[in-house]
Amino acid sequence: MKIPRPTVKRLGLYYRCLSNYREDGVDFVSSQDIAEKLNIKPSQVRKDLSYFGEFGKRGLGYDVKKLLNEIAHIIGVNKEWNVAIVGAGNLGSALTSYPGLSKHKFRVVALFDNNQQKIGKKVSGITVYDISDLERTVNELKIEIGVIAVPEFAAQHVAELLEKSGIKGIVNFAPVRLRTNVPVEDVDITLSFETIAYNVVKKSSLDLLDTSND
Amino acid sequence: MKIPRPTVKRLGLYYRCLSNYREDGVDFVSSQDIAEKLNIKPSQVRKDLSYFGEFGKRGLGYDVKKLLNEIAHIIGVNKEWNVAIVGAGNLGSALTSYPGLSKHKFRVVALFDNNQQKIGKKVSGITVYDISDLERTVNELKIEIGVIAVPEFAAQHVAELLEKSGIKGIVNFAPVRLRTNVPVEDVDITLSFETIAYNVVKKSSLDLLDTSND
DNA sequence: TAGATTGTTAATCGATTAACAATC
DNA sequence: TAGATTGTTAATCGATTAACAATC
Repeated sequence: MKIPRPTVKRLGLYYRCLSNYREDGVDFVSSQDIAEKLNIKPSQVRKDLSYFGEFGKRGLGYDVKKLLNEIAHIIGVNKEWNVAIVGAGNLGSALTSYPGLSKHKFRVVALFDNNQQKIGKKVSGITVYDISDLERTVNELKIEIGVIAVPEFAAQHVAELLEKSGIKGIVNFAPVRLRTNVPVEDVDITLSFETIAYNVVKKSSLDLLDTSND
Repeated sequence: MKIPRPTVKRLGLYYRCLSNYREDGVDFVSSQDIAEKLNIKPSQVRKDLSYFGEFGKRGLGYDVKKLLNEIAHIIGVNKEWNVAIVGAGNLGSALTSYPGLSKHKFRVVALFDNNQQKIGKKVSGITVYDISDLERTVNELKIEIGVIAVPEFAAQHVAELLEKSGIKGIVNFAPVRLRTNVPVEDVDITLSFETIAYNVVKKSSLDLLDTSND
């Protein structure tokens, strides 16, 4: 079955939401509960889950631990993922010690760079390898996810190196649309700033109109 | 008129695409040209632009510089934006020197933290202020955009401080849905990793099916 | 059983795309 | 003028939501 893209994105949100419930010691939640936390409709939650199975109990809701486990399986965070970051600059270094990753089964096990000054050094306990060792290291350390944290002009080239090395998926922080045969997820920081700028401008022009109230 | 959310996101992509064309010395482009670079349909490009005006010449296409200027006005990057980053940890520090921001009219002018060890120090030339000085500094430095780069548990609190200080928009890197009255744009790094994990798992199960070819 | 909440269908809403007259 | 490409309409596609029978 074809799963809508927005549904996939929300799966991660459900996972996080349920993790919070579990930490709070909550045993059962309704689609209503989840929806309120996430600012969406309860029927959205039920529909999304229904693509993958029947996880709830009518009249009762969802068993938090059970559903958490189901979703972990669906999005693949029931196992650990080994991650390589290409680009040991500020962003790459920050990601290496980013708590949100280690907390959620993503282990950064290698950094890569082409700067001889950096190669062999450690960043937050992780070795910086020469980019030319990519293929060998990816195999040795069983790395499945690659992160692109290099400047724009190098991104496509790095993507191709990653693909050749046998990586299975890419998280791309460079502001370019990559051409690859492996799945890519873009984290477009500049675009987010531009979007917020647009919304700020729009809001202030609306606020001006508001006072005239027509 | 109500502009579709996806259109707003693409505006930033058009802006970037046209910047590249300008750098390459290209004077005119068609919706076809833009669409190819971005992997979308030409009619999508024309429809998106049509929400804001008639910027093209029939039979010729779009004047790169002129359209670039129009889009800059629409998304608000015709002027400089002063940005404050809350949280002088690894991520906050990395963003301070992120070239993608300074390049696109976003100037990080202040960092905030509550760690006395960090306050008063400089990170990439930017002073770290005490979070209790937020309101005063936002006014003095005319800061309009706030960035949340603090741990999850502190994010909602910081969002409220930012709002109270008079900030106009927030870019949020913490994995929480914020409740505010100002526009928020989420950059959800963990969610991107979860999405790529899902896609990798899905792809490898499809690949398995592929060989049997039924 | 009565009350609650699921899973699913069908209706609605919104975004994408094809098609084409307008026009450079 | 002939060729090309826009701006816009209408058709299509896809995602969200309301509604409700099923059932815990």
